[in-house]
Amino acid sequence: MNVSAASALNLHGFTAGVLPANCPTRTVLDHVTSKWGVLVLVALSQETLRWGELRRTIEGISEKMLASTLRTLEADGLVHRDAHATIPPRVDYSLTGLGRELADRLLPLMHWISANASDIVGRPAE
Amino acid sequence: MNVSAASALNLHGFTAGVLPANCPTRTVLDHVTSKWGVLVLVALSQETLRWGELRRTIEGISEKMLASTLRTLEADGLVHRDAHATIPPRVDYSLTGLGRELADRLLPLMHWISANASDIVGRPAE
DNA sequence: CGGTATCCCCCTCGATACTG
DNA sequence: CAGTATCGAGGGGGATACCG
Repeated sequence: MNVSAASALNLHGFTAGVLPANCPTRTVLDHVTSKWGVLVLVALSQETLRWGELRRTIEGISEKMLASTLRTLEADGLVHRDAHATIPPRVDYSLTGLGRELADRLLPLMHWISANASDIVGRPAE
Repeated sequence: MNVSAASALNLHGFTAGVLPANCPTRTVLDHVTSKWGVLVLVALSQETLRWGELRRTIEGISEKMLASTLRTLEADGLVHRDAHATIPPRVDYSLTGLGRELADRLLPLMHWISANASDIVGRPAE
């Protein structure tokens, strides 16, 4: 292992060379990499969106999973919920400061995946 | 939406403001954000590891899930498998060029998560 | 050591229906 | 419009046993 590789794994709370199981990092990683977590964060990285806009932006998400994903991310302090007591009701979702920091790390990942996805999935079957 | 925000969503294959369902990007995202995908890629980002080392590094992973995750990532061309016909057998796993590019986007994310995880999970319960 | 095969539980997720 | 409630199927994933 060279020096830069060693420092790359010098993650806060990670023992050298081990990815521990009982660690808040695992929990957050599970929330973010839950089936819809990344997509919600990426969608909100562009702009504040209403519930219905979010649902249309993220094709294929069910109401139940959108609600549940938003609740988890809100409880984690990554997403801010702003409910207006109007008729019809209006609820805006946006990223918190923490959420924006996270999204800034997620966007390069998404860009790379979307640029390379066809090379990856399009490979000859086994 | 400002200009930088608009360009940020200018993802290859993504229609403006929409995250499409039937898209290779979703498939790759699912593979990477499968329960163990990120952890395997991060572990291998440090160095080539043998099966047993990988199993010990990623605490809590079962043999079945390690095998299954490695097979998926190998089929995606992200991980390289190098089997030596020795006794006892020895199998080395490493990242391919593609896998390294991906890991380079994953490491900043993991660093941020591990640095902020306790702030996130440690919030007061609802 | 480095796997594969099998069983089976649980939990995620989708569908549907309903409400403020 | 913006949700919540309930139900049920499916498969992700763990435990165990076995093989080259």
